[in-house]
Amino acid sequence: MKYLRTFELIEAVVRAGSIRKAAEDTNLTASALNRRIQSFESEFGWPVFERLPRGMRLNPAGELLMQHIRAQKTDLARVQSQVADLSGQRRGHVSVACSQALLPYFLPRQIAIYRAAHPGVTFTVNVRDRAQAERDLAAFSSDLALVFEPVHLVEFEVLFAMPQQVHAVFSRGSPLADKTELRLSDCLRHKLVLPSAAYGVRHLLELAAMRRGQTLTPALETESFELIRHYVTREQAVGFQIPIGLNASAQSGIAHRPLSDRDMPPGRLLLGQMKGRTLPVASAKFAQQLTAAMAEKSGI
Amino acid sequence: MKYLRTFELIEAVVRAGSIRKAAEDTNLTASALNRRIQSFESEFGWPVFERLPRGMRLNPAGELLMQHIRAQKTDLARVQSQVADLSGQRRGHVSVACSQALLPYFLPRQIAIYRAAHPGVTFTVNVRDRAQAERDLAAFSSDLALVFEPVHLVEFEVLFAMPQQVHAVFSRGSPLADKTELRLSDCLRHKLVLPSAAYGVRHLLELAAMRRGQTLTPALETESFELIRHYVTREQAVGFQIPIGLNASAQSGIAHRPLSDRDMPPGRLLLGQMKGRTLPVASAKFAQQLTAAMAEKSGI
DNA sequence: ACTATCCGATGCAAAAAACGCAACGGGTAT
DNA sequence: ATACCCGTTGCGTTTTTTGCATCGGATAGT
Repeated sequence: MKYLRTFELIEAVVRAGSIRKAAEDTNLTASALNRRIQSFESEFGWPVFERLPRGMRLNPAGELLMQHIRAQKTDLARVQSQVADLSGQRRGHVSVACSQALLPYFLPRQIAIYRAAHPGVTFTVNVRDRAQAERDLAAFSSDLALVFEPVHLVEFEVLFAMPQQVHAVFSRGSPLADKTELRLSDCLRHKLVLPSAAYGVRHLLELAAMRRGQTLTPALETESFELIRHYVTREQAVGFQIPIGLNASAQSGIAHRPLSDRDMPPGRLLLGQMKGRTLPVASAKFAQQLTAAMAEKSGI
Repeated sequence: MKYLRTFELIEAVVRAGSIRKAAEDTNLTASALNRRIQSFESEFGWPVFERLPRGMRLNPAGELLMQHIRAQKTDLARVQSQVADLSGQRRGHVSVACSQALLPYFLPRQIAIYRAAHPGVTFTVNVRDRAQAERDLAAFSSDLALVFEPVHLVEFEVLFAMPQQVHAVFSRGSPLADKTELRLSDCLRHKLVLPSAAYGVRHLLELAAMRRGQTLTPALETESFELIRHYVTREQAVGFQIPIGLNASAQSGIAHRPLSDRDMPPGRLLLGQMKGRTLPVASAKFAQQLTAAMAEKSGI
């Protein structure tokens, strides 16, 4: 879009940190770019950048402006998507920020279903911890977020909430497999394989342990849910995950069972968007599909 | 703003209904304007106007685009207002759509108070019936609406609700002045001076009359609240208004008293904005002031 | 303390974009 | 049939934007 070229140039300067570098990225000369920035600032009424000896940085007014620019860009995309929709075409792009738990089974299946119906729609999936996922929404870099136990919940509009009890994951030979009800205290007697602090499962475990006056000392702490699943087959240890990322029979050698809800209430897997935003058609439709799928899973 | 000149031109064409007329309004030639529209449409990806033998009209895609244009323009104004605010200046403009009842006392007083504190802020007050006030919000032509008993309430975000019992208005000599409790049936024995159907007071009266199996046959029906107030001093008649537009001792010759709430529950005077919109600083602050003033009035 | 380097800003000429003028073809109302 | 109003297009002119060369200032490294 030519008419918002100025905005793109401002974004480029923000990214590059200086006019000269941004000029290379945008195939312009520094002088031309400089004058566009200056003339915009004079129209806008206030300077938008701080001039530092090493380059340019947004001032507070500029931060406000950048919000506007991002909002305006995504809103235009939404309009184009709606127009494409009413023209009978179903095109568009969906960007999702999600927790790792959705990667193995849930999201690939849902995306495949959606794309089977609408091959013109493309997807971006960004793996984020729960805090970062919310920031992505606010920065318009993702349309939807699927996160377990989000942190802030400001600017986050919940589209669907799905209860998920934390499951213990262990090798098939583990003694934990025999209990009728799985208590947290049983698990804590084993070696622990825990996700790092940024994740909701860890957060819930810490809370539950604190209530019992205990502390968690993991033998292995990792950001990779995949590593957790595989590690418990190598050492007699217990990991923790939510069931949406687990599959009864898929991975040979591991088993999983829910923790007793006497020890820990179920967490919530939330589908959400940025508060007040109107999503592009494709994203809105995909959110509907996810909601239906989550509702069905919860019902069973 | 130069960079959104294209948007202004599109708006001008929409307003004028043809390129040639819009060209005059914008001090351009038809050819130049035509080419800007065409090049925009080609960038945008779809035609935005229908070409009719008598001019141009928005097609459905154009309607969607216009929403975007309006939203984007007001959002930019909001950003500028916020920037002005953080620069220590308090500039800006507030536009209010309101019912007639607010005109004699409430709004002039509130605007004067606000402007005494912030002389740089200017105001637009548009008198609208309750349906039109809500449409104004949705079209971004007003920031705030002050309406009695709004109609739709979709896209309308309530900022404050103030109960207002309908008052009967009559000349000081009227027999109604002597009753201890003013019943609707007492009023209906007199000649009626009623606001027209678009107004909330009339709506409430119709509802109350219907509950009693009666119909309202006004001697005088008008859109002017001012006329109602003055007419009751000329003929032995009774009018109806909400107290915020009345003042105990201001207008000589008229008196007013609330209807019994056995006949009619109080209506609600609502301060609202468009749902999900972030208001410019000046408008947001003024809304805060109005909220405080309404809360104080309700408290007494 | 000094120099090399990187920065944004500006004067001036060239290139690109926007514009105005005139004219064309098509539809409508009289 | 005619007059009128519409959007559209070719072409020469005007305005705006860009590239090049250069200046002055602040910093980092020596």
